[in-house]
Amino acid sequence: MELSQLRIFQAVAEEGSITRAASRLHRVPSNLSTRLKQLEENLGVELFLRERQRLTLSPAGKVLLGYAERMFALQAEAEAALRGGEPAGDFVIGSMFSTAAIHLPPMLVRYHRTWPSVNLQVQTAPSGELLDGLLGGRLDAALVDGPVEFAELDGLPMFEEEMVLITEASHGPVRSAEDVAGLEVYAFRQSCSYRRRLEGWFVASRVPMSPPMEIESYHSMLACVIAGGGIALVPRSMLNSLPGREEVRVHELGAPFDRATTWLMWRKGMLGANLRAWIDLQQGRSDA
Amino acid sequence: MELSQLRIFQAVAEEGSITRAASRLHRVPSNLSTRLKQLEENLGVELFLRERQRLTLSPAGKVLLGYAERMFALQAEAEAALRGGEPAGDFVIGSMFSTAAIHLPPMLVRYHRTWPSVNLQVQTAPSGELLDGLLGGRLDAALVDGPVEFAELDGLPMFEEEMVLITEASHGPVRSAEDVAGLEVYAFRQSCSYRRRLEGWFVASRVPMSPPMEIESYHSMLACVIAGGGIALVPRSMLNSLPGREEVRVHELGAPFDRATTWLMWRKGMLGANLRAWIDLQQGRSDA
DNA sequence: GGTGTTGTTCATGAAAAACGAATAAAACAG
DNA sequence: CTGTTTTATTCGTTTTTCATGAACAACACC
Repeated sequence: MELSQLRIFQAVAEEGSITRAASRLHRVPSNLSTRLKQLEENLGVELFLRERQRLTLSPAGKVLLGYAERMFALQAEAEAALRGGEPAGDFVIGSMFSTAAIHLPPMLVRYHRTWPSVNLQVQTAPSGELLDGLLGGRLDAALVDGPVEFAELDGLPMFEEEMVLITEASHGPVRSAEDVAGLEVYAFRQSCSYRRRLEGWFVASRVPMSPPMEIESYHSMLACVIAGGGIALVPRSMLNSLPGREEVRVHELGAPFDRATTWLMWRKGMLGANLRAWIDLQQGRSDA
Repeated sequence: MELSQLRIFQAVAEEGSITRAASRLHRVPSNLSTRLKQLEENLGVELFLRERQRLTLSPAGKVLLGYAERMFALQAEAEAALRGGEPAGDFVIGSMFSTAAIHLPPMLVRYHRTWPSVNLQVQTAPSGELLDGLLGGRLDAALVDGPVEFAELDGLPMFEEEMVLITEASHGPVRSAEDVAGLEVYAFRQSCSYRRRLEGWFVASRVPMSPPMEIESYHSMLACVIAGGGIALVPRSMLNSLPGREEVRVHELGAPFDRATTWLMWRKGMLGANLRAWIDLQQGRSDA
């Protein structure tokens, strides 16, 4: 079954005559006659009753006519969705843990309210795995610590984060890595970019960093600092949302380690309607 | 856009590779490559990202993939409906007034309960107009007074009716048309077959029938007989359902005028799934 | 640096679609 | 009743589209 066959069938059914349908489709009647028989042969059903040189729809033909209209409607909808670029379908966005907790929730509700037909999904992972997800096609977009230099990716800066070091409350002021040398370090797993920032901070002071204990959530990270006297690097906005934040001492870092920019990244050429709608929403434009 | 193009697109999208899709479809890769480009050109959209000899679905491609699946599902449903013959769509049945009032209602609820997806419609009219409706394609089936000899139609007997003559209560017994000669006659309009039966009864007795007063409902027909002292021919089952039936006298007619068979008729070749389901239901078979 | 992949281009053969003329059968007009 | 017109269809031909295999360039993997 082909759509062109159905179009011919529909024209004949609606016009009630092969000749009229032929002129409507700018074809020759013999063509329609042949292709109609071919369709009937194909389906194994008689679509028309042929009596006295006149065609009338058979019951099976009436059924098919209904389906033909539905298929054309679907086709038109598909073409409109492709050309017009209305957000639709699945939209899988990846995010770092901190961004997912702080900045993402309000965006999610706005997006879902504006484009309810989009099936929005969020996956949280460290920055490195998010980039893999983008390249592997598992993610449509990702919020990662940036900037990211990657030929296959495009991106836009989204949020500014102030990064702070936390120690136990009794600890003295921290001006450089020397002041925390030897202390236990709590961080996310290897592929987390904040962890690499922390390593960079140690390197800048030429102080060796002890191998970090790998923690899976900011909540337990804070608990570890309080209980165990180690250090951790966290976004200030994240810290402000955690219960128990008064029990640690916050130390501001010097440039360039005190600032982190969260970027929205996507695969080059993958900026589709769903993602564009996200960006527009983020930048205050109401809709397309 | 053609379904064959979409099938190729779907295979490539699912396999993630032109070569694998080609072997799945038993085609040659160059073929798929060309037809894919043709589809993209057709739609004016890039369906795949071509980077380093590898294909990945673009956002537009993901949208189209969803539509392609829906179209194939619709196609499969249509073919199943045509071959398997599941009742669906519109089903327009015509009926005489009396049958519509007495026998049709229980059938309608049974049919609608068994095949809720069928859009069932009933049109009431005199037998003659019903036959026109069948031939003109406005009706899928009709319940008419039979038997009907018509080359274009097929039919089955459905209900047996006893036809009785009613007069005012004070009237004496009626053995032949002579006993009611000269009385006012109430009947439906010309194309009603019961009216022709009555005419036949008069002719058999060689009694001229006065031109009938045309009435549009059995209810008012009964009222006229009560009030005006005329006669009318009605099915006994119809009469039994009418309020005020005690106020008329019922006279049984001799053969062959006392029996009428209501036939279910349809256009030859038009016995589709909807109608077959109706017949099966009528004959006690639960379903297909 | 070979050695297989991959997707694409191109020329060619095969299949399908569209055409035009001819035919038969019914509808219509005189 | 008899031409005339209109109808769907069949058949042979042309045109378009589809499918193929060989040649190629870009990449991945030893």
